[in-house]
Amino acid sequence: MNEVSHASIKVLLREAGLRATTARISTLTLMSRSSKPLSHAEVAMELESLGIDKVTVFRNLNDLVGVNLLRRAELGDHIWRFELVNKDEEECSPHPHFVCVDCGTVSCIDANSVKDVKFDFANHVGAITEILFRGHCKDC
Amino acid sequence: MNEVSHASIKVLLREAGLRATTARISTLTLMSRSSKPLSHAEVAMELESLGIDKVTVFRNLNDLVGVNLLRRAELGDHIWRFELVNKDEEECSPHPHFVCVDCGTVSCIDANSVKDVKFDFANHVGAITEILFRGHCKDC
DNA sequence: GAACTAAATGCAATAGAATTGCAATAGTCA
DNA sequence: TGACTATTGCAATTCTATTGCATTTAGTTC
Repeated sequence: MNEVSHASIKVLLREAGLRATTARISTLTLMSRSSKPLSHAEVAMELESLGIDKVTVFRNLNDLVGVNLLRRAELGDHIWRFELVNKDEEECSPHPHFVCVDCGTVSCIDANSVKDVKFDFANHVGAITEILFRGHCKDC
Repeated sequence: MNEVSHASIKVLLREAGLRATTARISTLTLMSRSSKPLSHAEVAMELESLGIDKVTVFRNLNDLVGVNLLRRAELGDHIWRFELVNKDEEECSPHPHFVCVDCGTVSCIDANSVKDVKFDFANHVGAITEILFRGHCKDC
């Protein structure tokens, strides 16, 4: 939950060199309200009621990834998911995700929880860029 | 790398409860000759010259994953890649994997390394059945 | 505030991975 | 060998994601 004001979203976009269009503002607002990564389809469905085209959503999501306002993740089910990049997050350090193999629900995991593990492995296998947990969530 | 004889491949298939069809034998032979994970498309193209249909390859690859003769990995480019599961690996209990997003190599990680982490999360998000690390391996 | 220009959008069409239904075929077992 | 059933091939489909192009709009300038 990082709800960001309409005005500050405009500033974010302009600073990133992108025009502050209603489609982009709506997209970022939606993303900032979400506590979990959203798929192309989920965002598109949500913004459809505002008269925003699916393709525009696709393009905007990718554009926003391009300027580091969003992060794109592949969580093992062949669906791109997008989430807001926290500005206060140290240098866009991604956090682990948990995917329920039954219902597909995605949740974020605190990066600190796996800090030590990550560090340990870095010296063994290489540089770790993403951590993914899968299993059955509490509701399934 | 792990070239396996025609005869032993038949045995592997039968033991797994699958019929030893030419399509499956060809698939496993190809996989055992490959030093890196292969995509659906790559395997299909290779076996096309033998008159084996693309869809059959798709189905067989998935079937072989189902009986643990192959492993399916997603490197982050939305293309499933398959690689042979080493016989000596399948003995041990499920363990985390590390996937190099550059070369596609999948390596196994000692389950004990993440035991605590796994246990911690179990109470938060649910039951974890699979752990996947992605990154750049030492050779890339 | 009106006019201008490049960026952004909407719509239709397309690419490509992966899946499904069904009739025909081929392993396996007795 | 013969019968039973898993497997295959083909066509069609689903679904994610992308592209081309004419139209619209944000941001700038006067």
